[in-house]
Amino acid sequence: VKKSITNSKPARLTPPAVPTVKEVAGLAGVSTATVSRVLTGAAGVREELVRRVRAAAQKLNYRPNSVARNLRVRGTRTIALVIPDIENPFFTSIVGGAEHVLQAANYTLLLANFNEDSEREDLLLDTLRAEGIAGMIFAPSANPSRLYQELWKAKLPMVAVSRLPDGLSVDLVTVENREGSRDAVRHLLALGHKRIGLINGPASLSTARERQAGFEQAFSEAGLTPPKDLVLRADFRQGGGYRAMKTLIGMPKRPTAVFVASNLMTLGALQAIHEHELDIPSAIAVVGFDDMPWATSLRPPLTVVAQPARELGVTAAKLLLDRLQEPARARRHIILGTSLVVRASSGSLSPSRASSG
Amino acid sequence: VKKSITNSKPARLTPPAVPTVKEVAGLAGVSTATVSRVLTGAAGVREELVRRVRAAAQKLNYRPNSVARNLRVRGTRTIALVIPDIENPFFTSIVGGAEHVLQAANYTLLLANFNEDSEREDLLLDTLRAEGIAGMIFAPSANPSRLYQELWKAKLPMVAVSRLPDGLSVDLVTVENREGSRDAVRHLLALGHKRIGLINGPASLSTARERQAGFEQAFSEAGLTPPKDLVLRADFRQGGGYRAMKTLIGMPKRPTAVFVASNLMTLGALQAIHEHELDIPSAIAVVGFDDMPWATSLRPPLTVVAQPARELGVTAAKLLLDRLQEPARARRHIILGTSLVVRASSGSLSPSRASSG
DNA sequence: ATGAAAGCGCTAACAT
DNA sequence: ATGTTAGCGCTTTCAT
Repeated sequence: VKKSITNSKPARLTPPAVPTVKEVAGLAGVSTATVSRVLTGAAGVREELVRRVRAAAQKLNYRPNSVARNLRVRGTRTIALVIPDIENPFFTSIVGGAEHVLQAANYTLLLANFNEDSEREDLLLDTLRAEGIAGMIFAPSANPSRLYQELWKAKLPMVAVSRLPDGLSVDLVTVENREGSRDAVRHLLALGHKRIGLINGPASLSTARERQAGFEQAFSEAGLTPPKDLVLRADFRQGGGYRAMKTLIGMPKRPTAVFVASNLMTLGALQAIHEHELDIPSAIAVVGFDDMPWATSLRPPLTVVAQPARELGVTAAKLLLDRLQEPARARRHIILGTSLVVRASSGSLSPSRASSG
Repeated sequence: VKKSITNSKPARLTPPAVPTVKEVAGLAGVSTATVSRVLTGAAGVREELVRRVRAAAQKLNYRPNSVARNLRVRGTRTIALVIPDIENPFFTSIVGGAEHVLQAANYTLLLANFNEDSEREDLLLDTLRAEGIAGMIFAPSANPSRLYQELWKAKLPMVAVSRLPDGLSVDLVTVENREGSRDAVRHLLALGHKRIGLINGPASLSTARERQAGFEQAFSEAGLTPPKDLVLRADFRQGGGYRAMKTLIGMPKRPTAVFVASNLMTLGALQAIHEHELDIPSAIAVVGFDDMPWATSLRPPLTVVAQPARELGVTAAKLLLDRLQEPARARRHIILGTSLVVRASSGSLSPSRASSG
């Protein structure tokens, strides 16, 4: 398409201008105020006018400009959801759950992913602040940006999810990390394992600290000393789990079982185990954290501590909705349960040899 | 279907008093126009005033209100990314890639997930239209909403990703679905398989049609007739793959190999195979589509047609950025390559019994 | 080079 | 019950 500049007016070079309240009002023969009243559902407009306005809006295919509206009413219906890693299915499950609730309440979800990078997290929060969001759900990084503090002081309704935000008394939803881990290790101890490894995330994350506490608790309860030398830290990602597992395998007295405290790290650990052609569970028993779609597709199927990821998102969204409605209400911390899902990788139910216990 | 125009009240009517240009201007002793000039980086402001404005802004911790700005300049820096399923890692990889490029270009990404639900897709697009987005990247549903048409007619810059949008001549980035599938089936044929099953997605999706074409092409090239009876359709989800695999396994003359044309369906298929305690690859060889984090954690590791998901997002974002800058430029369709990644599940490299072909 | 003033499209006070 | 009008906070002519 060639665009030439001439003096003659082109038939229609100007794209169809988007209709505004003014045009709708004109067509309906009413004032813009009445149009606004009808469209926002305000009471007290004559039936006849309501009909005319509706018809005019329909005819013009009119949609209110929400930017203008937001400016006027000084507020948006946008909720930001700040997550550390969009490529981690655990977090997308949270997103899915939150989205479900928020959409039903007619909020728009603005997803902000900082990729476990504190610098990006800072930038993101800065943008969010300018964007005029109505509220925020967030899973903070290990070193949470001080901007959370600022937003909180500015009275932005916010709820933290999954991870405890250091020094921020906001609404909160987490899971029973300690209990879940304790159950996993109890299970392994009950199967006769003594040398149990732990592949955990960074201690700066509350989830990692709690899972470690559970690990240790199970040993203590059994009258045993937790094997400090078998506790490894990685970065909650696949590569970290892989390397940690390699280290565990290379030990002179290698553990007979391992508890891997996150979904992606478990994938890495399995890869390392397969590379060394170690049989699961006879050479090494494995329990993971977080029940993922692939858990039952693995061979053997993976024993895991299941956490209700989607429910975490749903609950966070509900907490936020409540706070939005009643800003002064008391703060709440909701803790969702975890459950040990025993499959074959821990050795109790080897499907190929269904020997009775 | 009746469509009523939304009329919800904004969540926050009284935001905490936040500084405005006026206050900055007052503190700096200049006009609001000058403040705006300095902050938007317009040329021709005395060095001295620039300093004063900057200092005042800093002191007040001022951030321009982007809602007001967007209204004034009649445009936003928000790009919508519309995807069918946020819990599918393939799509989140696309998101990750697009996000990377868009953030660098100082755009905000608005993620819209319609959960493979056409009705939700409609609603989403309607909202997006009111939101005044600058552009859109989308992977349409099987029956793409007619609202795409409308947005396109309204000259919204948009690029489709992964799936061909029916009857919409927008910029486009896809992968070599046919070639990839052909290579996968060629590989299985070369290994001596004759009865090869195909578990595919719905024919309404271009990706599924192309993958089927590749499947058939490989047979034709080998002088064979494609086994129509072994071609099953599911919904691209895990449950669909599971059920389809069950059907395949239950056949009187069960296939000796199966090509599963999507990531989640492959997970389902594997689950069915494990339940029947069939050995991979000796009882049934498996090739999947899309290289996922778990592929190397499976036992045996999964042979797949790898597609560059992240790159798909990156490319889509670049296409959009280009079009944003030059709306009249020629339309482009970029096709990214796929590659067959041979691992043990197809039988060529069984790690436990490295028998020669 | 800077300021005054006019809106962007909408809703809410205030009139009538 | 409806219309008139005044901004929301910002950018951008248009003057000077």
